[in-house]
Amino acid sequence: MNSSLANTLFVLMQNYRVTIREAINASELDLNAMHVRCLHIIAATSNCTANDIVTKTQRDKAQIARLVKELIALNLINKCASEQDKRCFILSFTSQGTALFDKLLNAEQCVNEQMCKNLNPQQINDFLDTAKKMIKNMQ
Amino acid sequence: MNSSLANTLFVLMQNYRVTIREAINASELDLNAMHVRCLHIIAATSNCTANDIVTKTQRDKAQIARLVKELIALNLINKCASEQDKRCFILSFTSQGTALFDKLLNAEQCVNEQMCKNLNPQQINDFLDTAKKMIKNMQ
DNA sequence: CCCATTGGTTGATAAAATCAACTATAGCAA
DNA sequence: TTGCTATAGTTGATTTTATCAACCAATGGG
Repeated sequence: MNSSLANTLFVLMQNYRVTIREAINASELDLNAMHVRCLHIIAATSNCTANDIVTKTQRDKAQIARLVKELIALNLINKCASEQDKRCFILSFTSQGTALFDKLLNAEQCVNEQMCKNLNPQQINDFLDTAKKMIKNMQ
Repeated sequence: MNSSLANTLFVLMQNYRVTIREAINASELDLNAMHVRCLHIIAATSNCTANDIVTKTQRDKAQIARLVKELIALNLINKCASEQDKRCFILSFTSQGTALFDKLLNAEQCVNEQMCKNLNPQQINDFLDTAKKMIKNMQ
């Protein structure tokens, strides 16, 4: 039973990736999972900078720089120089970006519901709780 | 809180990947996560074929073919033609492979313990249970 | 003012994943 | 049997992701 946990995690992630990708494709958005994470972070972070995304995702800053570039090219977000610190650029949604993010939330909502059907709130909470403890344990 | 579940999954996986990689590197094995999954599947499947790995991991068969090739090159596994079906090759551990797999199980055991410290068996079971239900929901 | 640190960009490269084409065998059915 | 379709596996080409290293500009403390 040693590997059961690891394996379950892998399978769950794989399935999630596939399902969310289908959902996203279905809603004709041309984004991948990392784009999506970036959008979420931008949405949730006031005065979000590229570096915020780096620290929250723990990915290489080069990768993030490129993702941000793509999101800008897709006209989903803007970056504008920070007043306080001229090294920073603040990332924010364009109106297109906002519209798309709404669609995205919708698609995710669907996947979430699918994934959590026949689970009760208690179970989901416990699950999240345990997952978070595991994350903490590995930091 | 729509994205909390997805995000938690991502972070958990990311941390797991990093931690297991460190553990594996630490035990001087030169393998990545997919190699490891392959080894587990080979260990757990009697008369394991490449195709078994494909169906269990849901990855592209080209990817698996190459992973298998690498494991053979590393002298960890053998393939020998199946008697019943000449299209198939049966994958099995070499003695080196067995030795390494033992080390691997050990390394994983450590990560597992780290990940699960301060969680009781009940919580871990519930977690696995819920994860499996989620997987089922997405199939 | 100097220098170490931080935020960000870029080029190069490596690693992982995907697609398509192809070979050989299997197995079914006319 | 022959012919057709499906399956197992391999390979080449390409794309996508991820990582490393070098770099620039701005910051902030001594």
